[in-house]
Amino acid sequence: MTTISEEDRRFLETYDDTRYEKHSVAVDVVILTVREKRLHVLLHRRSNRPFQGRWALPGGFLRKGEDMAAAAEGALRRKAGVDAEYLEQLYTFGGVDRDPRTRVISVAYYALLPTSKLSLRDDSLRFALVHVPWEGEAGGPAQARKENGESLALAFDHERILGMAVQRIRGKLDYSPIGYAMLPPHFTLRELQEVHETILDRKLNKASFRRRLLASKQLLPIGRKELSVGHRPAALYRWKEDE
Amino acid sequence: MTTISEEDRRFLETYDDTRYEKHSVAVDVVILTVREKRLHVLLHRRSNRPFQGRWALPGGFLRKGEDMAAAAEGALRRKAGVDAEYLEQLYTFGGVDRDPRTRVISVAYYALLPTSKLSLRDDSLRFALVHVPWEGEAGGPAQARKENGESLALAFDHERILGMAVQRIRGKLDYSPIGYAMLPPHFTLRELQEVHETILDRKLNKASFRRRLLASKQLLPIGRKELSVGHRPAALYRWKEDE
DNA sequence: AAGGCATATATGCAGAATACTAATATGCGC
DNA sequence: GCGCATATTAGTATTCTGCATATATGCCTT
Repeated sequence: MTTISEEDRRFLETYDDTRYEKHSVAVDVVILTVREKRLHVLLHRRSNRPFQGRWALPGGFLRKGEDMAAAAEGALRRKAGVDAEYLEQLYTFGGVDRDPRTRVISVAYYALLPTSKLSLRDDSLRFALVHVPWEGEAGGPAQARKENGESLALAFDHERILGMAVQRIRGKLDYSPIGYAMLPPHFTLRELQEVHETILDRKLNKASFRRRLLASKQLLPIGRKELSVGHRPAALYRWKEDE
Repeated sequence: MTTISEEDRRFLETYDDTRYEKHSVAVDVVILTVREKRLHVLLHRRSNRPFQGRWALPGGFLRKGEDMAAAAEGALRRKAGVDAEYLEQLYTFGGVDRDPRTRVISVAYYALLPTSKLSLRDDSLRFALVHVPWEGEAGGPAQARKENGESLALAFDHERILGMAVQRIRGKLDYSPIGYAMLPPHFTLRELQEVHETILDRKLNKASFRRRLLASKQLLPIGRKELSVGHRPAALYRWKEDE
């Protein structure tokens, strides 16, 4: 990317990087999906201290020379057995006391996936309902819950990370139909609207939604329709890469 | 923040954090201001290798136990002699080769400030014009330029960081009058509009801007007007904290 | 094959929000 | 008081959004 001078090269040959203070860096991933019209996050039960037995976001320490996005993809593949399609950096959490062991800086990513592609690799994994009250942009407190509504206390500051992820995608929905990432490659407008309604936690107007999305030019009709649905089949669309 | 169990405490007493791979972490700050209706960024000339003599964003390595936002504030105070009022985390750049010395993970922040508060602490500092073409959301390539238009090649991947900062604040202008952060505590709507136009690099409609901003309830009229301006004085407003 | 059903899709319209174009008000300098 | 420059307000055109309604279409039952 950047070119370096001859003098720089000589300098680098004698450079000793051990004299600087270094930090543990982790990468955590908020894996979100919509199941049965409800937003879910993939959690794993910690087998190690601290917070042993508590539920946490998948992730791990960053290795030397390991790319951060690659680390996030790795966690995604290990835990959910799936390749990342929609994966973006969320925020970096660096509070000095967020990990009781030692100072750990966590670069958080979020991934959006269709439930159909996710598979729980072992029984230390589960989906949890996500509940994030609206509030201001800053992001209210997020809660992870069991299907019966019981609250799950997460490890570390993972509730905060989860809350920020939900706020972020809610904001993105205003100008981007990112719900497509939580659907199969081909989907109907109704399905997309349902995903958006689930994330925003409110009803949207159908005609407006159609008009807005079709006008955005970001969806491409593939010319086929859904099959055997017991009612009039809707046209199928796919996401149009970039623009 | 989080409570830990008795067992965790015993575990932590014997915890050895040296067996994990650790990373150099830096904090860089994009300090933006509007001078004479043009967007400027504060740069400093590197006195050390690599990229000696090139211009770079202010910043530094994160020390053990040092809060990231505090590190950004420190750079701001050292270089610009000013306290942070509007300072937010931008993105974390972790490319393995972004620093030729060793792998450095840089957590970038951006600060918005009125020119009046900024003072160049020494002659290794300068303002540079910022030019960022529109393009997609991802953020086009940014250019820093001298007043005469000559392009300044920045160190490391700082052009990319700068570009992302500008894209970010452009996006924020849609729903937040953050231009206020680049103005004195009391300002007129025309001044605010000029700042927004500078950042967006396009003209805005005056009546619409007024309506929108006044309707947002985020500005508070302080009941006074500007003085001795040679024309009809405009009402002064101030930013209304949170909401 | 006909008709019922459930939903997709299209259309019309009212109200809100937003742009564009003036017109008018106000303070200052002379 | 007059002219200038800009603030502020008004008015209109245009677009966006929500709501209601009408129609189209495929599947199912009989």
